[in-house]
Amino acid sequence: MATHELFHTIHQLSRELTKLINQTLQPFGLYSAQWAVLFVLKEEGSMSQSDLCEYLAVEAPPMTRTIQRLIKQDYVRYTQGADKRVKMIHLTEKAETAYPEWEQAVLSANEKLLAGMPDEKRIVMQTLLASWLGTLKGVSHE
Amino acid sequence: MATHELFHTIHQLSRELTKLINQTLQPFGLYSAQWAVLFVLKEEGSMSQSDLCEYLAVEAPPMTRTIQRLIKQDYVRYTQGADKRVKMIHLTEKAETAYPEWEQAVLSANEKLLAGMPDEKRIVMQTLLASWLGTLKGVSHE
DNA sequence: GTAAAATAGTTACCTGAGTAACTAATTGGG
DNA sequence: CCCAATTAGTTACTCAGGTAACTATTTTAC
Repeated sequence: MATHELFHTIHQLSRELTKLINQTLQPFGLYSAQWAVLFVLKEEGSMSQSDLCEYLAVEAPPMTRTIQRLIKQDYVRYTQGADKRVKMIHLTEKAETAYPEWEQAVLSANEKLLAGMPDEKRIVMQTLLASWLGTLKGVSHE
Repeated sequence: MATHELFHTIHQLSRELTKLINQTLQPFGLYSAQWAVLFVLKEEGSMSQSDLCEYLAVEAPPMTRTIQRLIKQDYVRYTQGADKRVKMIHLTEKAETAYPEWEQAVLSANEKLLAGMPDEKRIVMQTLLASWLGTLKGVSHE
C-alpha cells in the first residue's frame, strides 16, 4: 500500500499550483501568499490580522510578513481598533483599482490549471480532500 | 465556482501532512525532506544526486542541502563515480541500522493520517490527483 | 583535437510556512 | 482595585522549496 505516493502527489500538486500562480502574478509584482490576503480582504472588507490568519489557516508570523510587504507596496493599510492590540487591515484605493486586473489574470490561470478536468471529477476530488482535511485537523489536536 | 477553495485545501493538506510527519520524525532528529531521501535510497540503493532530484521531483539546490545535513548526521555518504561530476549517494551502516525504527514510526503515522479513509476512497483520490498532476506538468512546459 | 555546448553540483538569495520567545494591551479573579 | 492570565502582534530562527549565477567536468561538433 503506497501511501507515501499519495502524500508525494499532494506535495507536488501544492508546489506546482503555487508555482503557476506565482508566474501569473509576477507581472503585477505580487506573490501567491499576498494574493490570498488581497482576495480575502476584497471579499470580506476590513479584517483583523488574527481573523485573516484563521481564515487562511496560517500562523501569525507569516501573516505579519505578508501584510508588511503589502503595506510597503501600498496595497493595504491598517487602522487601530478600539482594542489597541488589534490591527484592522483593509485594501487601499490603489489595490481596489488594480484588483480587477489581478482577478482576471488569476481566474484565467485557474481555468488553465483545471483544463481537462470535468466539473464532476473536480467536485468529487474537492469533497474527498476537504473531508480528509477535516479529520486530519482533528487528529493533530489530540 | 470556487476553484480557490480546492487549491487552498490542497495547500493545507500538504502543510498538515508535513507537519505530522515532522512530529513523527522529531524523536530521531530527522525531517520530512530527509526521510524522503532515506526512503528512496533504501528502496533503490545507490543513486546519483540528480537521479534523486528527478525521483523526488525537487530541484538540485534543496537536494544538496538535504544531503549535506544527512552527511553531517552520518546517515549518508557519497562516492565519486567514473564521471567525476557525479556524486553517488548511499546509506551508511548507521542509517541501515536505524532504518527499521524510522520506518515503523512513519508507517504507523501514515496509518493514523489515513484513519477513517476507506481504501476505495483513497484510491479514487489518488487516481484523480495523479492524473491532474500529470496534466499540470504538461501545462507548465508549454 | 580543440572550442562550444551540455551536465552535475554548489552558492547566494528569495518565497512560504512553522515554533519559541517576546511586548503591549486587555480581561478576570480574588 | 490590582495582579495574573489571556490575547494580538512582532522578532528571531528554522525547514522546505525555488531561481539565477557560478564551477568543474564531460560531450559534441567542427
